[in-house]
Amino acid sequence: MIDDHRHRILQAAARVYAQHGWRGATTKRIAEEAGVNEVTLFRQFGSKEALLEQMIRELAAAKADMRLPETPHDPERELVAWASAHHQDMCGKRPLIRQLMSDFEERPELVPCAVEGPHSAMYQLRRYTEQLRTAGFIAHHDELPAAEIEAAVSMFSGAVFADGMNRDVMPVMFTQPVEDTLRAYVRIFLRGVHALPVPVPPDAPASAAPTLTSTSE
Amino acid sequence: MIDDHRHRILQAAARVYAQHGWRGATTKRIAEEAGVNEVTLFRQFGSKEALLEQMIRELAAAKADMRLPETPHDPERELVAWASAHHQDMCGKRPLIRQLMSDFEERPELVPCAVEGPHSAMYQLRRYTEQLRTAGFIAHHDELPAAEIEAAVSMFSGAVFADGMNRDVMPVMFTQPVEDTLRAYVRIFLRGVHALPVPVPPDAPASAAPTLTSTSE
DNA sequence: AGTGAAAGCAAGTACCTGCTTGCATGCAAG
DNA sequence: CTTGCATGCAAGCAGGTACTTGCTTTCACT
Repeated sequence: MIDDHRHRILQAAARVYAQHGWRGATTKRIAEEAGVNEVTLFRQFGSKEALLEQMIRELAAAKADMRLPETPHDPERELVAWASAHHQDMCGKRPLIRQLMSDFEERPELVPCAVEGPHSAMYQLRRYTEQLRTAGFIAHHDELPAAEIEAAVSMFSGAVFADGMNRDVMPVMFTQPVEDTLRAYVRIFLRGVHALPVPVPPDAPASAAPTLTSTSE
Repeated sequence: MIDDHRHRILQAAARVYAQHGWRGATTKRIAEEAGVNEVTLFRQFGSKEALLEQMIRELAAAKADMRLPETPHDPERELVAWASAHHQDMCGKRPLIRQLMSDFEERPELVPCAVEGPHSAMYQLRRYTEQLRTAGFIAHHDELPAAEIEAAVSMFSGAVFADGMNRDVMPVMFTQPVEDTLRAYVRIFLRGVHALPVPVPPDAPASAAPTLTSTSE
């Protein structure tokens, strides 16, 4: 019963904050939205600041597990699925993310909590891209310097972020449907890191055509 | 003298708004920042809303002219220069842009004014990319469907946007210096639209190696 | 039936917010 | 000189803000 109330208040706070920002998220509005008395907020959380901070912390912690496979099998398909999940998740939290980013100036203490989600996503993508090489999706003679791969990774995730954040206000900028766009992003990314649609066996000579089922003729 | 005051007030409003957002940009704070009496704001602009709206409108109008050349000559160099200019401009306005984006929820009337800058940038990049084809930087047999080019354009501009907006709060995500990163973005973009480092003469056969100085052997 | 924790309710405090009013001051053009 | 005009200053207004206090109600558990 208690936790039920806390939960409802935190959810209401998230909604009000997403719409009105920190200053606009008044205790009165949050209480109304949650259907509880305003005093209850203070008895449960002590202060508006404590309430909002906990709400943001919990939201950052509750990241959906969108995982890239340990070892790549079908890079295009796997990356599209991963990017779609992230894009969709971001669209749902879009107003909240925008408010959060605008609060960085006045409340820098929110930054570490806000960026941990993107960080882990970035980390995953980096790992997956390394695996692309070890799994033979990148021919040895085609390997790029680490800095270029870094850039490709941040370009890809940056593009997904920008799409998710701006698509609603810039219909002229994003003319194609989300799925098609993300697919194209993935293809460009894979071409950017010189990845092939089919893996090369690691011991094969550079110019030999790879055979998957039989090791030698 | 009058316009001098107006100008100083508008500049002060921009600074205060960038740091505290719409609600936090109180008339008192703006007046202090501008070094004028609070009443002067109301006598000059009528209301806080009118003042902030005009300040945002003027800021959107004062876009630096960062132009891509009509016809491409050295695509990589030109695109890097263009992206750098935009990135730098965005970094200067970063806090202001973040506040503006967070205000979209409560003040949708600001949206058209805020997106006109990005729109014109996008339009330029699109045009330039078309010119890449007509100038022979993309071989005919390598032409992509329009949708793929669209995606490449929005991926590139999205990545530049994301870099400019997030680099300060996510040092782990952007490990390389800005210039190197933008150069890599440009290269990946050009590879994404199948652009070549050197133009092919439009009448050359598909598989023939292009020769620039002599037309035939 | 009785106890205690949590919730609601009404009122109040001290401060901030946008905005207005009345009046004194400075300053440039007629 | 004086007639405007822009500004500064002090005060005030009505409403909002976070937060507190004192009291009553509800309700599960014993």
